[in-house]
Amino acid sequence: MGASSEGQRCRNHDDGTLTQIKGSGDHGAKQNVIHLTISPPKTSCACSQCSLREICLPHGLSEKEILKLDTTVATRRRLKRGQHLYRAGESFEALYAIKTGFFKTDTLLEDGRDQVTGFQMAGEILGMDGISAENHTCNAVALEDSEVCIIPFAQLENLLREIQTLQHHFHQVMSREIVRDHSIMMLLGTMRAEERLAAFLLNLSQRFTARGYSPQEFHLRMTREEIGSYLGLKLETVSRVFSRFQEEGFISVQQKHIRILNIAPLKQLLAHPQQP
Amino acid sequence: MGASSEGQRCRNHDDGTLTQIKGSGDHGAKQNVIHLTISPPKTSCACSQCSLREICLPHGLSEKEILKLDTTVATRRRLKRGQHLYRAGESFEALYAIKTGFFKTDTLLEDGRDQVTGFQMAGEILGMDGISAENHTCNAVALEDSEVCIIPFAQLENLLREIQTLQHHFHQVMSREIVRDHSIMMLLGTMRAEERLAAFLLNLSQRFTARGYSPQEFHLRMTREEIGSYLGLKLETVSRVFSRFQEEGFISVQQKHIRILNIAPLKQLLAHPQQP
DNA sequence: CGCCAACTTGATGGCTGTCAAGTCAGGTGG
DNA sequence: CCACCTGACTTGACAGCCATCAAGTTGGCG
Repeated sequence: MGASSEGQRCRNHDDGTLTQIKGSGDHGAKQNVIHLTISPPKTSCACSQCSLREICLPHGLSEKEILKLDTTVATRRRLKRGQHLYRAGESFEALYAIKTGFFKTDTLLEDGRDQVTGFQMAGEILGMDGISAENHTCNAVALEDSEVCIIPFAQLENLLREIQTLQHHFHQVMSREIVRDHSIMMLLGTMRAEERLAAFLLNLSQRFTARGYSPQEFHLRMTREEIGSYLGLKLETVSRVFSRFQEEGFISVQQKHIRILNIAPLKQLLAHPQQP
Repeated sequence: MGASSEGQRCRNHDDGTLTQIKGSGDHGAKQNVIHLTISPPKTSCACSQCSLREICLPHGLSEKEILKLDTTVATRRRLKRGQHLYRAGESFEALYAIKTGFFKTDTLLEDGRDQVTGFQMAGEILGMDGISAENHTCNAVALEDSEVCIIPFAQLENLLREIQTLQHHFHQVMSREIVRDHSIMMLLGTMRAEERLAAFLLNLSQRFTARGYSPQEFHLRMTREEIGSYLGLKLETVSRVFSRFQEEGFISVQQKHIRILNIAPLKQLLAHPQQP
């Protein structure tokens, strides 16, 4: 909507607070940046060596092509939990591929309200919102200690003109982001609280599975408030629905540790519009 | 909320019915396709001659570059009100630039629920959701008699590798779609009904203005139900809020004819999170 | 002129937000 | 090592916004 210019003050505060909770906040962030400048951890930074190469940007490339990509994606950045990878308003220079860790992105409204627009994990690309206006329109925050590969965008565009496979795949990655957003709009526009949480859990489970983790058991990196923000619910509602799911025997919840005990009823929640 | 009790079939019906109302439905669509095959209306189909070239794909291109684009974007397609430009599941071949007219896109959930994901007008690009999976994930329907320029995607990618300016601009167009989706997620996740409608009206006004139409006065091409679907509301709520806005003197509503009488309070609705 | 879809408006109810209190877990400092 | 403190979470009571159900009006079209 037209309502997109991000605001001035209030929410920055909220966000800052959250940041301080999760890690050491901005202070930590700056320390780390300084540390990086002193000794950049360029440890084994090649796509060609990366275990994620089939679910990340290099998907489908030949050996020769991946080696070309290596020259563009040459540096990494480490982030501690709570650090910002980028902030709304900062100039856009690069995309980031998540090597390890877990992120959230959120956008701000003028009046201070904000919303989590996504949770990202290994192999996913961050920063595509920044291409349109040459600066970022949302914040990206590490929800656990993380490492990202820096993909300078101007160089990437050069490479896309050379490597057709990469070009097409990059377009697919951007398109997938659009499709993903549509499904969240669907969730926000038509689903009830239980359905939203079920969809959320199933989505996480599926993405963890794709990365070799257990489909039934995982650790939530985000707070109830962040889940609620993402799903258009209040944290109390998230908590209540988790409790209800537990009472029904669908899942077991211990703080941030989730175990899916019976996946069928969760899926059914999404298949049926309502109980009648 | 999730109380969208329209089950697996009702909604498909609604959609079909709507189609038939607005134009001549599928029947008409097929007739038109046939007609196109017999005498393709390739009337003046050059980006270089198009009045929309600055807000559409050719934005920022040199004369020479636009002429190259002309060879790729060589055909148009006319659609009557209610006709589908494409449907979810159809194989993806091309993007479409709207030359004239007005569209909606909507996605379906397995259980039959659907949601309008956007309204598109002249100069905007349709079909980018299809890139990721090689087939469309949503329906695009003309809400008035319309004309689109067909942009075969494989050819476009070839061109993007030749013309750096075009490449960058195309990435910006895709990114803008992502940013737009984020602001709708924001709307759906955090705004109340009045705020949603205000944002909706202001957004339409702004986009009409950018196309040389009146900022204060315009004709809604979509039904209350489609507006509601887009904004995550029921049609009755849309109607009630329109009435409330009219009582307050913000707008005048006569069916689909909207006149904005006092824009300030509409903007204020978006600036203030709440009444306290 | 009659039909039908689109729309408006009213009455009612339910889902989820709000407010409030209390519990739990992890980290810090004595 | 333990007590304490803080933030995250849970749970309850209540209320409000919007959905639902229902009836009636309007406007376009055959």
